[in-house]
Amino acid sequence: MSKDLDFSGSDTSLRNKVFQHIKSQIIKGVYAPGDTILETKLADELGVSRTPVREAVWLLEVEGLVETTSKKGAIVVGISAKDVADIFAIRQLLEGLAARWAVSKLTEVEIKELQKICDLSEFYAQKRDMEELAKLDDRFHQLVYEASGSKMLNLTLKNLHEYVQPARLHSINIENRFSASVTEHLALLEAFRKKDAAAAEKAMTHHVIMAYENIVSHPDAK
Amino acid sequence: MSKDLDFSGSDTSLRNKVFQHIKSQIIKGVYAPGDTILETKLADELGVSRTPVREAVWLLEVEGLVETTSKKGAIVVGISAKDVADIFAIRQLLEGLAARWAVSKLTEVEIKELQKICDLSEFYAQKRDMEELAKLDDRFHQLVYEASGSKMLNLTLKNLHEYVQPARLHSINIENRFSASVTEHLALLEAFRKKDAAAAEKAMTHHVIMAYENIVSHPDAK
DNA sequence: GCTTGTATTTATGTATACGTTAATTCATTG
DNA sequence: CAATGAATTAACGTATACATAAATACAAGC
Repeated sequence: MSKDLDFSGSDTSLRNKVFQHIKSQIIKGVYAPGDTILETKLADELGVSRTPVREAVWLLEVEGLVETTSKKGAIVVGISAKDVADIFAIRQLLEGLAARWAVSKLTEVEIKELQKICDLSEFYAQKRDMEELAKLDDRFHQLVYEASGSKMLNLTLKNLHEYVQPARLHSINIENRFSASVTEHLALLEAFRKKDAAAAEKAMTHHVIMAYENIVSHPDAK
Repeated sequence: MSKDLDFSGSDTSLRNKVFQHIKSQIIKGVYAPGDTILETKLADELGVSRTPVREAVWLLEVEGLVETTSKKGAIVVGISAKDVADIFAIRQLLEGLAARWAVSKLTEVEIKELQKICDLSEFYAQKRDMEELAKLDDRFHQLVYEASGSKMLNLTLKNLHEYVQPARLHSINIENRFSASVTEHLALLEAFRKKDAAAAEKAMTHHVIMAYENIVSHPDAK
């Protein structure tokens, strides 16, 4: 069986594909902490040369997901439960800031877009389709990041957001988290419409807190 | 004249050296926004092959310091005044969090270390040696980041801190910012000693705000 | 004279080859 | 039998070679 990467999407480079691939494998837990990643072996498995693999692994090292020990391969560090907790504490502050800044920058078009996401979310919440819900949640937050008008804040949050995907995916699968999340998005949207910065910040902070509360109160509910 | 990189420090790889080199050149403004970086040309100038240069440039791209346009080289994006403002707003929140978390984790040894940094800072403040002062300030903040006990927070802050070095360096050169900065560090240290989390957060937030106020009130004082 | 198409140049993306260093293994000796 | 040392192996770091694709320049046709 070939494990070759998909080459169809030629818009993005191999090193990017390899990087995204490994990163998602680590975040999903396929590569567990302590596992070692060997450039040559991985290159063979993916059907590419060492070059793009090297570049991908180095970026993983810079991002703190692996630690390269000399001649023994890169060992996976991964994301601990504490890391997730810390990320939510950081996001609570920064997403609040993003929401506050976004208030004065959001255009009518973007607000319409957010509304559309909420509508779709309600639809998929009824169908219990978490896959689609997760994607919509991503787009919602991404839109707010970009609407903040801050390159640095956007970069920082985009990075942090990725790390908590699996935790969030499992969390959103629980009880009424489906609709609760949508409700919180709608509250935020309302604050955006009223151009109420304080309310927007509060709504976003609350949303992040609730998401985390849900995760810790349902540990390992997979 | 040879522009070759220093090869003496063999502890760090070439790609790392090249990366740090370009990054500092961008942050210092030697490479201005709009300038293009050509892998081949740069490799020649530095006296290395394209491989380490490639890997360095890609990391710059991921960090948002350059944008690679196809076949036209990587164009330097750089740090705008707004970026600096945004970074200080973010740091204000996150360094406050770091200080709060550090309170319960700081060991006696680390507090002694912080005290030593303050002592030295006072010495160099009198001598008006900003070079050394900047280094000490780095170490002070770095220690707090690490004492926060959070890998994610440390990573995030370390990254943000680098971008504002030149602005800060120029800022610290102004009027009584020398001693003011040291005084603020001492106030923070006092809060650490008393294990007062609220006071530590407040002192750190204040310190970051003051540093930024100083920058904006003395624009382009170079 | 302007536009369009083609050829050449140029720069990046990928692969491979080479050098170096650390880890492991095996043999030899005390 | 254990310990030490040399040789082999394995993995990374760097350099170079090759492939590809875009940009530019030049020429031909309208």
